[in-house]
Amino acid sequence: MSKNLTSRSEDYSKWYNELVVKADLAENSAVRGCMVIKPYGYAIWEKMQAELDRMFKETGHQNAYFPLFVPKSLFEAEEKNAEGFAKECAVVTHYRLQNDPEHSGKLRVDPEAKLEEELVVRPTSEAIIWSTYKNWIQSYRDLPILINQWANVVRWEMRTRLFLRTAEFLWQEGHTAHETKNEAIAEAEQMNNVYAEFAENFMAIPVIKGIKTESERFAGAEETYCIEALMQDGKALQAGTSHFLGQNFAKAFDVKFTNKEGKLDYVWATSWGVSTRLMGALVMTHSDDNGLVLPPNLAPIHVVIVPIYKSDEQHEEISTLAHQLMKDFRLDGVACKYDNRTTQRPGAKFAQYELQGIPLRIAIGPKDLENKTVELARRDTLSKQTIHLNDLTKTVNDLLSEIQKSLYNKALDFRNSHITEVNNFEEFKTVLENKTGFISAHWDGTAETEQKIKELTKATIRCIPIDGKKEQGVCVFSGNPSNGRVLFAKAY
RNA sequence: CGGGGUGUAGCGUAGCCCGGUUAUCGCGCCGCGUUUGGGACGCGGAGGUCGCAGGUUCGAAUCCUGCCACCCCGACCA
Repeated sequence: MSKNLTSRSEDYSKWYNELVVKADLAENSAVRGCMVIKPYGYAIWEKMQAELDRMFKETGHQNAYFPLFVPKSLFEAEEKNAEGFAKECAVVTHYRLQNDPEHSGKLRVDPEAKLEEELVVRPTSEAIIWSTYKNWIQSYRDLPILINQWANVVRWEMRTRLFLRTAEFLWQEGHTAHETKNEAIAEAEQMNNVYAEFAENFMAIPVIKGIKTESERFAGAEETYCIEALMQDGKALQAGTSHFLGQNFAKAFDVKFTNKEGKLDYVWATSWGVSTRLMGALVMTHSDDNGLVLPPNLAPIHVVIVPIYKSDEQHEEISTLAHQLMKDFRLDGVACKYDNRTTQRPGAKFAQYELQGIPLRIAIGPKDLENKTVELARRDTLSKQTIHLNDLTKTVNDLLSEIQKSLYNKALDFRNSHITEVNNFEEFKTVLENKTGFISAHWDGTAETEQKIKELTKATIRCIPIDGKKEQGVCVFSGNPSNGRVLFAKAY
C-alpha cells in the first residue's frame, strides 16, 4: 500500500470515496466532522454488524436501545467518567426554534424555550444505562444483565479524521451487570476475545490482546482490555476495548442487589465497544495502490462478472451464461454481480471493481465462449487465470477461502516483522523513527516514565500484552527494574 | 486554542508576485457516431457569485482591510 494512504487525508479520498464522503451538508456547519456513509460502505458495516451480533448472541447477550440524550445530572454521577468526557460533549440547551423577528425568513433559537436541565448527547451510554439498570436489579436472581446496544454517539473532538475519529460515529456498546467481581472480569476478558476473533477471522486483521496502562484506561474503568492492530504505515490502531468497571458505576448510580447470603452489595460491571473505526482499520490494513482490498468474509460482493463482446449476439450469449453462473454461485452462498452496463467499457469496469476491492472478477469474452472457459482474476494478488467452466464454482469457493487466509497471513507477517525488541532508549528512538511499528521494551510501571517517553517520542504504551512472557529486565528509559515487556508505538 | 498553508465549474488545477479582451487546462457530465480481452476515440455542447464583505482604481481572480471555511502540525481522543 502506498504510505500516502495513511499520511495525508487528501490521499485517503481515492479509497474512501467508494465508502464514505465527508459530510458537507451546509455552510458553517459543525457537521463537517461527521461522515456520510455511502451504500457500498454501509454494506460493509452491515456485514460487520451481522457477524458481531451473531457472536454477541452466542455469548448470551441481547440487544436493547437507550436514549440519545443524557440529563446532565445523570451524566456527572460517575465522576471520573464525566470528567473524562466533559471536554467533548455536545449539549442540548433549547427545544424550539422560532421566526427571527430581525431577519425575515430566518429562524432563531427561541430564548423562552431553554431547558431547565441541559441534555448531553451521549458520548457513551454508561450513565443512562446504569440509571436504568438501577430499577431492574434487586436480587442476584436478576443478574447477570447482558445487553448490547447498536447506536450512534457524539464526541466533539478538537480534530477529526475520517473513519478514525469522526464527531459522530456508529458503534455497538455492551453493558453488563454481574453478581461477582470474577464474573465481571471474565465477561470483560471474554468480549475482548470475541473482538480479537472477529478482527482476525472476519476482517483478516491480526491483533494483539492486552491491557491498558492506567493512564490509557477508559475513564471510570478498573481495567481496560484492548485489541491493538498495526497499520501498513507502521502506526498502531486501537481496534476495540472491553472494560472491567468494578463497582464504580454501581456506586455512582446506587445499583445494589441482595446476594445469596441475603446481604446488600453493589453489582459489578463491564462495558465494551467497537466502532466504524474498524472500517478505517480495514482500509489501512489491506488496501494497495489500486484501491481497497476486502477480505471475502466482509465483501458485500464476492465475484463480479464482466462481459466482453463485439456483437449483440455475443452479448446475449454471455448474459445467458452469466445468469447461469450466478445461479450456481448463489447455491454456494457466493454473492455475485453481473455488470451488464453498456455505458462502460470492460477496462473501466475492471478498474472500478479493483477500487472497490471485490475479491474475484470473472471476465467472459468470445474466446471463452468458444473454449468454455472464463478469465478469473484475484483482487489481492492481481493475478489472472483461465478456468474451464466445469471447474469454476469449485475454484471460486477455494479461492475465496484462500484469499481470506492469505490476507490475514500477509498482514500477520507484516505485523510480526514490525515488533522490535529494544533494550536502550537510543535504539528505541531509532527504531521508532526508521522502522516504525511496535516496540517491545521494558517499562518500570510508572506513569511518569510513560509520560516522559510520550513527550520525547510521541510513542505511547499501546498495551501490556496478555500473553507476554514474564521476564526480568530494566526499564528502557529509567533503568529501574521491570518484570515484563510492554508494547510502545505511535498510534492513531 | 496556538503555528503553518489553501480557497478559481462536480473533481483536480493555470493565472495572482508585476491589475487590462470573452478566466486556462485536464478529468467528469450531455448529444451524435465509431468502438468493447485493462481506465476508448472523433466531432459538437453544457457548466463559473474566481470563499464572503468592504476598499483602492477608468478597470480587480490579481492590490489593501476585515471576516468565513477548509487542510496540515500540536494539545485532546476510539
